Amino acid sequence: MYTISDISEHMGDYLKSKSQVGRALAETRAMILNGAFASGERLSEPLLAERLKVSRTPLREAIGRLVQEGLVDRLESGRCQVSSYSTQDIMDAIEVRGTVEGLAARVAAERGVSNEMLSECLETLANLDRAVGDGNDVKFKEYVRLNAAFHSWLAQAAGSVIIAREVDRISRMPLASPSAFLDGQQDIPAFRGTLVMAQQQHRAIFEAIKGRESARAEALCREHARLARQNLSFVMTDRSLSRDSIPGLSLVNA
Amino acid sequence: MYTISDISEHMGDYLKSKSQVGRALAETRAMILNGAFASGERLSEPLLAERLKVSRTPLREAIGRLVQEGLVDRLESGRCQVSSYSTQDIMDAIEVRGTVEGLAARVAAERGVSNEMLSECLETLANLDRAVGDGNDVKFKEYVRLNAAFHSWLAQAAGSVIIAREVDRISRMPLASPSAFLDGQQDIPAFRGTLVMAQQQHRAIFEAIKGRESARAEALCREHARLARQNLSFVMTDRSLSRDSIPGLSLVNA
DNA sequence: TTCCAATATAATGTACACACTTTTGATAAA
DNA sequence: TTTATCAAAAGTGTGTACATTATATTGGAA
Repeated sequence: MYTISDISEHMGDYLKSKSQVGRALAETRAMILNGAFASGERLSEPLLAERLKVSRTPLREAIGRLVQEGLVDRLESGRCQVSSYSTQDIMDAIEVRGTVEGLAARVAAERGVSNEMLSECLETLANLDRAVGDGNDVKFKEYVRLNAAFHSWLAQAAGSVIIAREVDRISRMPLASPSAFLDGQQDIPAFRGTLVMAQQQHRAIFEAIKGRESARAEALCREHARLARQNLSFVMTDRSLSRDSIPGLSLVNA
Repeated sequence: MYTISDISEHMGDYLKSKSQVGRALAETRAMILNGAFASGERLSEPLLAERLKVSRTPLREAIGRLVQEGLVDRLESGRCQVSSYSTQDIMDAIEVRGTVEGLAARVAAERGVSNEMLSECLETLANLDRAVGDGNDVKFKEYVRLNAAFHSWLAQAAGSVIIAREVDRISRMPLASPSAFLDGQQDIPAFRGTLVMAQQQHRAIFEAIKGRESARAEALCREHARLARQNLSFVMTDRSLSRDSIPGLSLVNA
């Protein structure tokens, strides 16, 4: 299952904040991603507030954030409901992420990256190698952490706060995150193979950026995101997978 | 100067809403874009609330939106201040827009666009031709409206709500909008020439999408966005231009 | 004068009350 | 049975009070 600490990556500011908004945001988000609500289910502020032991005021702000994150929709009437996405929507979101990460990589290659940042990434890559191994004995939890680190590095490699912000934003969309299909933290055999290939792509992306091959860096990022689409496709067709084994999957309908 | 009605495009939901949030949002946004505050100036909720004749509750929500729009920054302390961007930041934002519009165009070309949508765009293009003329007698206000319409069409051409949403979002960033440098509604001679070229690009983008030339459509969109960078560059170096002749320009500092 | 500390001021975070709107459910009529 | 109507219930929008936290100011000491 999905715990609050697991989504630290997504928390942004409010991570260790013990503010009411922070708590309401984190807990509501976790509930939605866990499938605690049916997709399309309407949220009642008073009920949720009572359940979270928070007053409506901070809860409303938290919900506002979830709306902009795409986990909640606001209806004309003002009421809110848990979002519902089609498989195609998620495919598109992944495509957007690939495109914006591609932009980050291209600009990073064009403008150049400092030596400190390069060696920082090299270290992550080495650790990723170790976590993947030969693909038969993957240190899953470690891989998830390092994969997130690589993509975070990528977002910042361009040296542009604007670009980094956009990469972050699209990565927050349910199931569009680089580690969306790993967050379940269970070892789905079908995914193991993709991890090896993904790691090869990580290295290729790094080399392209380092070598100032901007077009290649961009193309590789786009292709890298396609792996996630493959995983999504698998998850959507495999009947043996439970609906909330993967965070956010409950929001996807047909 | 910038009036509330001028930013209808950016209003989204709250356009004709007479809700307090809607008013607070529209008026505060207009004030910021008009340069009513110095960039970096801190906002005081009580003061603003009194000035807008709104209580703090709806104002806080409005400010929250402006934060996510990028017009306001939230400090660690919780206080807010008017955002400040470098010229490079705006350049990057325009680059992001070009990239995401490029994605929209590429996908539109790949997936195909309905005949109704195609002819709808053709009509806009014909009207744009008329508004531009030979470049010496531009119907400025008309051009601004139609240019916005074309870019709105582009965002939706891919037939993906996700892609459309992302195009919209990045277009809301100050000065990254397709008509950012036209919104001043004054006829800056240096811009007149770019309008002719821009319109040629509009047609080329349309033809590429219609002809299913996805790579060309994408490349053209990126190049099209470069015109905006050119305009920004001009605006930033031209001393004769007043600081608030263009909405949002007051947020840019060296 | 300059720096630090303590106090005063002001701003934000939160709770809560109440008005108004939407939704729901029941009842009566077709 | 279905539809229309109306009343009750529940929900959202907003104003306001108060606690907590940040900021500014003042006074004193080095």
